[in-house]
Amino acid sequence: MSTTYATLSARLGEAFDSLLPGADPALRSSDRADFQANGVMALAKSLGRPPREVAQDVINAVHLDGVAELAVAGPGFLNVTVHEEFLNHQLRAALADERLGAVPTAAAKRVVIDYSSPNVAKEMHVGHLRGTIIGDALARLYRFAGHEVIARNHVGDWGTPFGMLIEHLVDLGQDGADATLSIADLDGFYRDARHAFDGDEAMRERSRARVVALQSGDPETRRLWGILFERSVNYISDVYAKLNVTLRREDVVGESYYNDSLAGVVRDLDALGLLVDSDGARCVFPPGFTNRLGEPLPLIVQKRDEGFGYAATDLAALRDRVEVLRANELIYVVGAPQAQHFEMIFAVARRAGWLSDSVHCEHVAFGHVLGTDHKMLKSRQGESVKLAALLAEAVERAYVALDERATVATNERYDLARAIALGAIKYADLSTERQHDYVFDLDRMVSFEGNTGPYLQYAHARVASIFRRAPEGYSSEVHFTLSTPPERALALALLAWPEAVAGALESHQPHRLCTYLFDLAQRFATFYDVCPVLKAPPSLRDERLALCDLSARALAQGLSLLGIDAPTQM
RNA sequence: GCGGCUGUAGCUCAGCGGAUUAGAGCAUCGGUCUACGGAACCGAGGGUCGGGGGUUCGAAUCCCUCCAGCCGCACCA
Repeated sequence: MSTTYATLSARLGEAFDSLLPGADPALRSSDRADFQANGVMALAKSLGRPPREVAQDVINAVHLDGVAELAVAGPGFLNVTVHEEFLNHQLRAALADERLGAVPTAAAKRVVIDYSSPNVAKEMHVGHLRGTIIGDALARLYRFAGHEVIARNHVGDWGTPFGMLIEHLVDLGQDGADATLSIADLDGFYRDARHAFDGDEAMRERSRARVVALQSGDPETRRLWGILFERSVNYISDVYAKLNVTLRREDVVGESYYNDSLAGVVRDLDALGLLVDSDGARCVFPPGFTNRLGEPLPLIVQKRDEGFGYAATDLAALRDRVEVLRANELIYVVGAPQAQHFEMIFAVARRAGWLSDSVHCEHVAFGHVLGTDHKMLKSRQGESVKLAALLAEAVERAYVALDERATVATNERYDLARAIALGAIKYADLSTERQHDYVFDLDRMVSFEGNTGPYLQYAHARVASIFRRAPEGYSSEVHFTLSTPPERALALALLAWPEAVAGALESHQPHRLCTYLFDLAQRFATFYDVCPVLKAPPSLRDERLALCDLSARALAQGLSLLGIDAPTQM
């Protein structure tokens, strides 16, 4: 089936095309009609003719019999009113389709999505939440569209801090370290290590030596490193489970994984003549990048001390994803401050021929997490909000709310509270434009009012309660008459579902789906208020039940694409 | 200094080059309250879209400039 928007746009497109090849109808939703086509104004300008006259030509040329009615409005806009019979046809098709009319892609790609990427031996905090949740929503959207997703959790498990961490592990002794790490107090471990490192020259010396041992593959050092790695992966796996994030253990492919290919990166760049020695460091100078003095800005691949920088790791990872994983698309869900770094990485990879034009490569950036004071939420010191504490707080509040309502059996309240709390947290993060800085306000997100995850979940639960009272369901021969404005408004929103999902994916903006779902939920709430369902006469009851069913499915599917559960009671 | 991002209602945010009322949510005020779940619905007040130019028939949206804030700019990842 073709979506309502696609049908209208295609038919209008033909008419526009007949007047001027390639002219865009610019079909949009409208508050004056069901849709409006704004393209006439531009077309009239190209043709050098009065807009209203051109609009009339479009009306004469268009084939919309049985689909919609056009009317010229204002200076030359086309208002589109869809016929009830066509809406009925489209709604019935959506009803019969698992995916509510969202057609899977005809050109499936293999997409590597790099996201979450916490540091080993450090606790996850709100800063990690953002990338993790956005990345996971994108992964779900890609999969839903029919693409093959390879998730890559590029954890920070290598580099100089590990000298310090391993020495601290040695100091504690394995039993002591086990005790510390097993209670998931990774921050405490890191903090103590840092403290020892800062206060003790001998410790610093040992740490430096340990880094060398680690990089040269000393077995005992690697074993100790492995302990830290294992504990950390267990910890983050636990967090992902609590967050209902789709990242799996095997998606953890950290910096250390690329260790053996770093020398190859340098060698190949050198062979291509791209490598320049600068102050002893081996660099590539991609054109167009300058530093604060206006001099060419280097991408440092190998440091003066022979060590490899993270540029080398990122280049190795990129090659692995293109050459070994055979990805057609690379997505990096990483904070906005890294924008220049990724531009340089991509530029160098293209110059080296590792990235062909056929591989789409994109840094999906997200803004900072700010406190309610609008200052950066830093990861150091006690300033950061630990994920675990945050989750617990949100769950507690949801639990209290459920207790007060007492609509759900006591033994189910905890699980439900978790689903609601998670919905609140995830939705708060996903519903704002990802590139903007994000003000993290727990009070706001767990208030469960207005444009929140729980509001959407609540809308879904209300539909579910209707079906509990109408177990017999409705006739498959339902006919949509859409006799009241709220029904028609709801129907139009339901039919826009495929575009909402596609738009969120194409722009890599999950918040677009949030906006759509909130609008849908509001329309449903109005419909629900004004249009009795169970008490309606039989044929109307069938129609309204079908609208309820479509609403529930759109909400549940939409929320699931955001990684949020849609309970049937709350 | 160069580059990037941001500046929309008291607060948090949407806004796809368009139409006499720039939209939500929260907060405030006022209604709905014999209810298929009130975590709801309906309504009101509140905005020179940071300032100034420009392009355009038309600019919150595109371009320039200024102001303010944040981020990045060589060996930490």
